[in-house]
Amino acid sequence: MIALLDCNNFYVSCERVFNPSLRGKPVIVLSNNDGCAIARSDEAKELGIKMATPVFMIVDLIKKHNVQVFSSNYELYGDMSDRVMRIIKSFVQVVEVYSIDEIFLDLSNIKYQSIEQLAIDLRQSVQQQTGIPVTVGVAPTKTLAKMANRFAKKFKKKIGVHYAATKEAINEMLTVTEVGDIWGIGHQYEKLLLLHNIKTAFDFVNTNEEWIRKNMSVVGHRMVKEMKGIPCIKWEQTPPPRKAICTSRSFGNLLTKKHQIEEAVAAFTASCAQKLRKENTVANTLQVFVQTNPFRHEDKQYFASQDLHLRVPSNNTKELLSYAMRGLNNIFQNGFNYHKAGILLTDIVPSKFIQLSIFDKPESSQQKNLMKTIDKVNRNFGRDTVRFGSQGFDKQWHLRRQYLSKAFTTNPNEFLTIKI
DNA sequence: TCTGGGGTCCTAGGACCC
DNA sequence: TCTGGGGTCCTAGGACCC
Repeated sequence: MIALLDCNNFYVSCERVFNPSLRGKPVIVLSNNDGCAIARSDEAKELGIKMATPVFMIVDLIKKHNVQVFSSNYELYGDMSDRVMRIIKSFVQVVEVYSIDEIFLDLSNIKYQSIEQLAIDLRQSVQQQTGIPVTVGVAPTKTLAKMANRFAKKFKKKIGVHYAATKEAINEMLTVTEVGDIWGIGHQYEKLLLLHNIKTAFDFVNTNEEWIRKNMSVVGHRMVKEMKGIPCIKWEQTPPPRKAICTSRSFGNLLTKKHQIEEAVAAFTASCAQKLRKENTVANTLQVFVQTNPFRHEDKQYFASQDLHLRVPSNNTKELLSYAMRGLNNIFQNGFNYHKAGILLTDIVPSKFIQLSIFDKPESSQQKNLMKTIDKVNRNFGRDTVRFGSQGFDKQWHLRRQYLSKAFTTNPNEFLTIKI
């Protein structure tokens, strides 16, 4: 049996832990740049606020119902996530952390009074020790566990646990699950399936597998098998090494000048390089891209990117910066309102595999130590304490984060003070 | 005024090779 | 007039996830 445990309305729940007056009120948390609502409390969902709705489209609703609004506070959410995961791991050893707010548990060798009791105890412990409400779904495969979780949220709100092991229980679940709510079915596939009168997960499972293979590739076929109780999705206890690392942002304001974009791209490069060093990997290819805002129909549009192959794979910020700046110089054109830029690193390999040609000098130990030191200072004293000149200081590209709560758990200056 | 960011996997089609 | 076949590798684009 596999369990999927996930935190309810995670970002909103984190805000509520440190601000109990938010309980019972509609609350939303916004994406970067305060652009869209990406987490909603139940009350906000009831008002009809959909996932990823742009804020400017719901300003009236927010005012009218006094919806509480927060910018994303990833420092806080990341730390709260660690706490939740630690508690789960103290109960179950074979786990796969799937996202910031979800974790799969392998219950096949678990010794406990009963699986249902375990689920109930997990839920209670997390609630008690972190204040975060969670839901648990248990079933024979990952896809079914996801479905059981959704089922619990919809029909078993009170206990927050659903256990679907028997054929009858699984069939009941399949029958009430809409096809668009299946894990792996997005907008396009939902449209296709509805067009063919396939409305529920039950319909889907009973569709001709040939047809599914042809119209939805092996991905669709795998989903069906999973729903028939045959596990097809790998268990990944330790996350596989990443194949790509990307840092990109929309700017807080539209930018027109090259030096402004250079600063942003330099900062993105530094961030990518740091991620590489953290994982002890190096990149062979760097892509830099810039684009205008596709929603501004009145603006001339421009999208451009360039791939640069590094002579020697690297994770050195200075080295990567020289490529990034060269690429940007090649694609930048005057006369556009730039809205977003980014750096994408690919062909990533472990740093110990660096292959030098006979003319290349290995990175000096001096450079290595410099990077190590920069990472350490920035870890201890906050991001960007030490940076390269090209990252600049005025940050014209800065994000909007108008409604940011505090780093309640990670910054000593922002700990909550309580009067007793 | 205002529409996120960071990933994965799969497939089709072109380039290239023998 | 007649113009192969089979394989690999790479890339772009599309689908999905949280």
